[in-house]
Amino acid sequence: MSSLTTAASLVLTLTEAGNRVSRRLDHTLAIHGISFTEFRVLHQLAQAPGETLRRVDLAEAVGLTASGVTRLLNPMEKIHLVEKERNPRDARVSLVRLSATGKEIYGDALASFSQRAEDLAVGLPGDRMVELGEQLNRLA
Amino acid sequence: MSSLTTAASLVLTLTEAGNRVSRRLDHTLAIHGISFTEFRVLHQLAQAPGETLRRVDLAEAVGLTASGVTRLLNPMEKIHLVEKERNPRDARVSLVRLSATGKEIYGDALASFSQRAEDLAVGLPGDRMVELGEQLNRLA
DNA sequence: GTGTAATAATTGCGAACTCAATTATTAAAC
DNA sequence: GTTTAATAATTGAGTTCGCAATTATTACAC
Repeated sequence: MSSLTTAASLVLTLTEAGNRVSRRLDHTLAIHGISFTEFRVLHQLAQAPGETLRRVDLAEAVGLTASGVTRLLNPMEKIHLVEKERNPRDARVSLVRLSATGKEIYGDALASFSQRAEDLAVGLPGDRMVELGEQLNRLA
Repeated sequence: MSSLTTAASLVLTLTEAGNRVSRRLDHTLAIHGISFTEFRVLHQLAQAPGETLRRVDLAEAVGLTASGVTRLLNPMEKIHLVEKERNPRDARVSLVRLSATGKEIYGDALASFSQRAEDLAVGLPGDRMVELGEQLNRLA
């Protein structure tokens, strides 16, 4: 029926699953007033040393372009989820830091997110999940 | 370091890998003048009986909303990749069929796509790929 | 030190979507 | 046989990006 190689088939499955899951999480996080992409930004900042990152590094971490990050952060600054900060050593870079408000929202959203993720992953044994994650990282 | 459950971590990895891979394939397919999403549409039609599908079913298959499908198909009809057809039994549904041109473009694009997919999946043993695909389908 | 290249961020423009509401048609209830 | 509900597709309005070009700043070569 399908004239696809195994790799081709896998890539299609991956992107479809990714889209599906993203949309579901967007809906889940809407309760907290943030999108799934915004959640990922908050998460990366929360993990970063000093809760601060350069825009390029943030872009790489969440899988966006630098342009996309600029546009995404603008509204997030306005509602004070993150704060802009300049780097005294290099005037080209502008750092982004998680604010107190952002930290709070992140904590709340994380609970919803984790719960939903568990639901989505039901049916996969825990050890499989770890292996699955490792293999996904090896893709691309 | 990361205060995430295994499932939460997996979901993040999945969506990031999905975004990354989608963007790469978009670039690869640009040579043929189509986006990755358009390729997926052509692929689903090529596999369908009579190379024809209803719009809702196509939406489900490629992971878009019905609205998204309408907007996506408009330009594809204009350049004659697909053809619109009405269902004599039910005037609500409008069927989409792969055209001869569409079939040709699909064949060319499929070669590029498969090649790129192989490159992306290098480092994963073939039997792992099959298992990985099955597990991804169980998500969501 | 001056000119050239590299790096960081932003902006103009457009493309690709989503959601909510709308239109058209068919099915179901009674 | 009418209402009422369900289904299929489209449209209006808005969001979220990407790419290419631009601006600003730093590093490098010589």
